[in-house]
Amino acid sequence: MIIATWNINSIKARLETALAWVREAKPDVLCLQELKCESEAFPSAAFEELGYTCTIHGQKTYNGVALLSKAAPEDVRRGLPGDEADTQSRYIEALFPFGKRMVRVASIYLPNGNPLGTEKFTYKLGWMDRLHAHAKKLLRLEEPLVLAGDYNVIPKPIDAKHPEAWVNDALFQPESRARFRELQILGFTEAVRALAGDQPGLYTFWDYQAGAWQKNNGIRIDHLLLSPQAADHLKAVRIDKHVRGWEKPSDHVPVVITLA
DNA sequence: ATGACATATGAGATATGA
Repeated sequence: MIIATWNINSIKARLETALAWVREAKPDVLCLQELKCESEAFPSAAFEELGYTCTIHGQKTYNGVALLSKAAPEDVRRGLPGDEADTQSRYIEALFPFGKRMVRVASIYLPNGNPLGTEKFTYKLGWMDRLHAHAKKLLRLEEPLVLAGDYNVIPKPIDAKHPEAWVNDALFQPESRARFRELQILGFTEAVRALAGDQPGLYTFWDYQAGAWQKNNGIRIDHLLLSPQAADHLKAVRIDKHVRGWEKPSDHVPVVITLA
């Protein structure tokens, strides 16, 4: 079973790019982030032609997450629990068939948090605390679970070409990184580092500006966290870096795992 | 270097991103 995550940076502006990659990679479940469109405006028909069901938690202009799947979803949850006043569409989860059992998959668009010293950073940390609480509850189900998405966290210096350039950025703050570690300490396995070890130069985002892609000036901020019951089945992981070189690319590329 | 790029909104300039 192939599960992927991809911050698409506007599904409407990137529809042909998204379709091309889905045709190429044929994921069973694709977690999308930054749709930048309302649920009703999501171009579902184009994906349905490829055999996918689109389960969407959209929002006008900003945010928006989706689960595209070959199988029908069950037990769909839209929105991260813990703050009824939070109107930002950054979380969707559902259950999908995985052999004779099921796997729960979440598509996560964690807040950026910049600039520091503002409510945006406070919101990021609060959102991470809510994610921690929800993840802890989900773990108690003792089922295969994959929390996939744009975490907007650079876990370690090895995850940036120029880590010193990020020391004043919300993505690389000790508070952000500690919360990402605390998630894993709950019992999650981070797919890329689990299989690639300390291999340097693994990035999932390259800024549009200043020739970042051409200089391979990237960061690794898109992650898949696996419950023990999912990690037991983790066979492969890859970062589809070549997609960043396509026409009209997102600034993020897909990260893909195989469970078997 | 509050800039470069890119997108959405809406029709010019601003907000957001990372």
